[in-house]
Amino acid sequence: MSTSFDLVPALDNLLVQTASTLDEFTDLFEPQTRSADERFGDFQANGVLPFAKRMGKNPRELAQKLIDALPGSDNWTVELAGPGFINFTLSPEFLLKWIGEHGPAENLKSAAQTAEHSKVVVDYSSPNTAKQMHVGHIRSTIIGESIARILAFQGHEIIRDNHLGDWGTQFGILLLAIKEEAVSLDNLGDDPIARLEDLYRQGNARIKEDEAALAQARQELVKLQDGDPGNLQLWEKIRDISMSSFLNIYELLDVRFDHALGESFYRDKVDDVYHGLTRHHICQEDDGALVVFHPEHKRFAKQPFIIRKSDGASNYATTDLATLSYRQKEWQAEQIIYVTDGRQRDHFEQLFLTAGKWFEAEEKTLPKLDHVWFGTILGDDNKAIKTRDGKPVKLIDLLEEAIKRAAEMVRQKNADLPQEEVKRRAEIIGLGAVKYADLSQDRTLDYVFSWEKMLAMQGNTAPYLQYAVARIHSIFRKMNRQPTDSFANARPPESDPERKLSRKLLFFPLALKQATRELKPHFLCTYLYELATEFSSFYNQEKVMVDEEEARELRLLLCASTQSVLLTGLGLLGIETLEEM
RNA sequence: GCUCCUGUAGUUCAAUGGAUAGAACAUUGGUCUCCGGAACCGAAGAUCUGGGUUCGACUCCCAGCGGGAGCGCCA
Repeated sequence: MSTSFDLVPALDNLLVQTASTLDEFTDLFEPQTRSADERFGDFQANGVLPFAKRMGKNPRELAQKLIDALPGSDNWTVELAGPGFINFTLSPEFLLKWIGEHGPAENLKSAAQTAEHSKVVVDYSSPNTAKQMHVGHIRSTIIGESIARILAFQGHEIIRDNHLGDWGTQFGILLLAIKEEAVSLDNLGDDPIARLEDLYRQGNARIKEDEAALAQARQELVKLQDGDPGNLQLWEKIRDISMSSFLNIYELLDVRFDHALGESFYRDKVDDVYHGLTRHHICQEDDGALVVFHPEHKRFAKQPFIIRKSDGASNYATTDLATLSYRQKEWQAEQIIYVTDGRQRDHFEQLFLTAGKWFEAEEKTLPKLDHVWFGTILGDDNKAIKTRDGKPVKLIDLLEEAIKRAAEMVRQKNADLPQEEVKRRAEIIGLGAVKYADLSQDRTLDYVFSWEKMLAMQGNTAPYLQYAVARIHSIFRKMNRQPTDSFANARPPESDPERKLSRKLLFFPLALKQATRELKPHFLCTYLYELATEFSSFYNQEKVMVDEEEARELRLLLCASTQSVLLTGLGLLGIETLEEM
């Protein structure tokens, strides 16, 4: 008989089944099984307490009845504790069995497959063309990529779409600046994207001080949107310059999109939005603009969703509606996940409400819509980092600095490593550190950008996790064994370190589930860090290379499984590992 | 003005209403002839304030104080 990958539903089931045979319980009983503090056991079920309360019964008595009725098992011991907790402690034999079955990487993946696979569009990164990405742009890219990987791992079909901001007001401003300065886009110097950004900044300053310039910027935008060949040509060049700068960063971050259908792609599709919403009386004219109100909503009854500006131009509400419609129609998307800054929450709430009404009126299936929002990266002044006026740290500079610092450490530890290899390792370590720094905290929190935080390599960081992986590789190398070997002669875990590491391995499915349910990768980070800590502690206390075969095989099995969970988990975060570092 | 988010050791973070709030950095004391010190073991240190709900509250509710965001033609 094989063991369940995720023991929580298994134990939940067992408890519900057993409760159904007892008169004292009804189907209102929910076991609420969860992982337990190691002082009390491996899993605990708390559900008897609220149930007993509801039924006006003594929780301890009720819990004891349930425990007495549980079928006997060699897999665990059960005991009543505290006011009515039911604690399960897994037997060493069971721990060994679970690890043997689920530990190898392929088994982790096959066990993690969900029953139903759906088609999910993940909309992330989405930088604006004509500006370079600064450190504030890292979150969408990294969080989005991790979420895409987490869902793909469980069998969902993922479409990664980079919804570039390539059709907004910024082009009016930029075109104005290009024309006023008579700049040639073929000759922008060594750092064309930086030059474009300077021009944009100049243009922005111009329109603030001069109304005529503002009017002209609007004109340039309208000309572009009307298909003026000159402006269109400039726009294409701007787009190319921007994309090559983005691709540079995506390559470093190991992020690849299936599509980069920016706002411009939808420019001929916005009329359908106007028609659809007008035909179904979802929108109305207001002060010359076309807007949507949601009378049933406390805020959006009065706060409009503007889908066409009074000058006739579309805006991001329009393209987002067109985009949503396209993804449903052309890709049969069943779910769409938008990864953006939390300041856009109102926008997405309005978008989802509007799309809901539109789709319902047209009798189309609305995909499940999720706005995965994250906190803002702040500057030292506690204000959001902005391109418009200041000069924030460029994302590429952050990444390069991370690689540089990691390279110094690699060189320090391996004096005669070839330059190529130093670079390879430094990229994996430095970029891993940056990614982990962002992913390891709850995405909804704002944080102040700091080099120290982003580039830390000690403590709760990616290099610490990578180090554990490298150490495990080293053990197998020294013993001339492979993590994929079979460890059939392993004995069950006995010692404290063996046991603690074993139980930690069993919690991987719980962390994965939580990260998936809340679309928050930091749950996975926390788990992986705890696992690595448990491993480091084990490593310090128990020697793996011992003569006694059964102990050695168990410890090798623990190493192999730890490594496969770490590799798998870090992979879901978009973080690579090394055999040596 | 309306709405939303947020307040946890010195600092940066964690904790599906559950048992003694968990880490990292910094401070500090140890471990080193070790299968890799990017490590391990220890010490000290925290839930903004006041009410309420609950068997049980960092978590939920109310009020206050502090920080931040959004709110008609930016995305």
